[in-house]
Amino acid sequence: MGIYEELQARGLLAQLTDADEIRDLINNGKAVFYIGFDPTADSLHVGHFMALCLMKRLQEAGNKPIALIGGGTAMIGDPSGRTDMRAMMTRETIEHNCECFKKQMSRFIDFSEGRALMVNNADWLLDLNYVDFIRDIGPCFSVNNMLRAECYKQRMEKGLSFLEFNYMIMQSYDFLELYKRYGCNMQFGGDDQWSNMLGGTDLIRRKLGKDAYAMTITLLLNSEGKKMGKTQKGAVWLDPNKTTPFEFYQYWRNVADADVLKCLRMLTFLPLEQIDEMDRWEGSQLNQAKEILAYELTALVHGREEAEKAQAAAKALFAGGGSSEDMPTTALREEQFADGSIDILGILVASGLAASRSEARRAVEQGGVSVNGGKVTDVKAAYTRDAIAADEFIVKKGKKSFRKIVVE
RNA sequence: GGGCGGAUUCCCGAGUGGCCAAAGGGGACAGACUGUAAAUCUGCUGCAAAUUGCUUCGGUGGUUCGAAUCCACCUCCGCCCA
Repeated sequence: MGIYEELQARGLLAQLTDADEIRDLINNGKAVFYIGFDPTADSLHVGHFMALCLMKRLQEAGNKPIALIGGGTAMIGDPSGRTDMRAMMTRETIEHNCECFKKQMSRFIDFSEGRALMVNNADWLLDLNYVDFIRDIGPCFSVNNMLRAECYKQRMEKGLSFLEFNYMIMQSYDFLELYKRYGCNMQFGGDDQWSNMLGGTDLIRRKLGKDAYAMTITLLLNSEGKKMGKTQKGAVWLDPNKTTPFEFYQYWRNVADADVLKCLRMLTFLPLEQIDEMDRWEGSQLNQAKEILAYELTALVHGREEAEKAQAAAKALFAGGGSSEDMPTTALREEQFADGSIDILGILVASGLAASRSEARRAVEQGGVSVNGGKVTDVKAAYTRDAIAADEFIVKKGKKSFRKIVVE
């Protein structure tokens, strides 16, 4: 089974410009492909993770990946899949984010000895001369066609600025540039990137008369049709400082039944035979599959050791037993105690379990807060510094949020 | 450039002088039921020293005893015309 067949079996392939040609290229290690990542935040998230995994898979199959950091395109902002314009980012923010991206990517992809490249499109986009550029590239794009593109259609109602309208052209230019510089003959990306990617293959055909290919990977949607990897608080980040390994583990531990197998196939590197085996599991047995999913992904992103810890902490909390050593912990500072004690609302807020004292109060009033297993019913309940320091002190809000409290 | 319409809380969206911290829905959170799932039902959803006080309806000023609501100017957005 070639890499193409494997990707297909995992349900990763969405749209391809030329299936036969692409199969031939990637199965025989002839592809030089790129995936673009716009540094819109200071950490990669789950969507990027899928792309990086794809990169890794293809690299292992002998193809050469180019990770393109969009330091230039981020200056414009991709309107795809958005109903509103992105807030413009400053140059400084973008540069900072680029650095963060670079660090994280190096952990997934082997960039040694030219096995992969990392480039930044700021290097060729930022110094373009406007008139030269539109005279060179402008004639290759039909506004009529661009307006028909799916990524702009959604914006026709709410408005699309000329700045964002240019995004497709920038991305297309990237592809052309990479083709010329590195012989990059293929672009991969999320399915929402399809029209932008076609812009690139078209441009290469028009400017150079050469064929280049594009392929999109399926967006990871849950059974409700929403993008996965988002929580109420925002994205599930790969940076352990933004999403702790434990939170990361819990996110996958809690996916819906209907989504486990899909996630295992699309995100993990487990052999397909093993996943097919799990496909037969039903009911509460699926919980095991969820544990495997959570463990595997946490291990991929944060390493085996962190995955073990997260699993142990989860077991300690939900199944009893296990150690509380690796639970998320909040250390209270001296000044957070008034007269040597702190009330329950204060603890909830300090630990981040509640956003405000009002919210904390509500949680207590509704019977959702417990300390060391005992339900807290009194909003005014207070704990002395010594009591917290003396013994293990675990606060739980609701079923899944909890924190170990220690004194600094 | 001209004309018209719009901006309300996490989102959608009602509210056109006091009864407005602001209907309704979605989402989130909490409870029951469960398998750390889904579905369902209930509660709850600005902040706080909490039967009270404070801040919020794009921005800044103004009218008024009182403004999300009326007036002026400004910003942003949509539609139509150029």
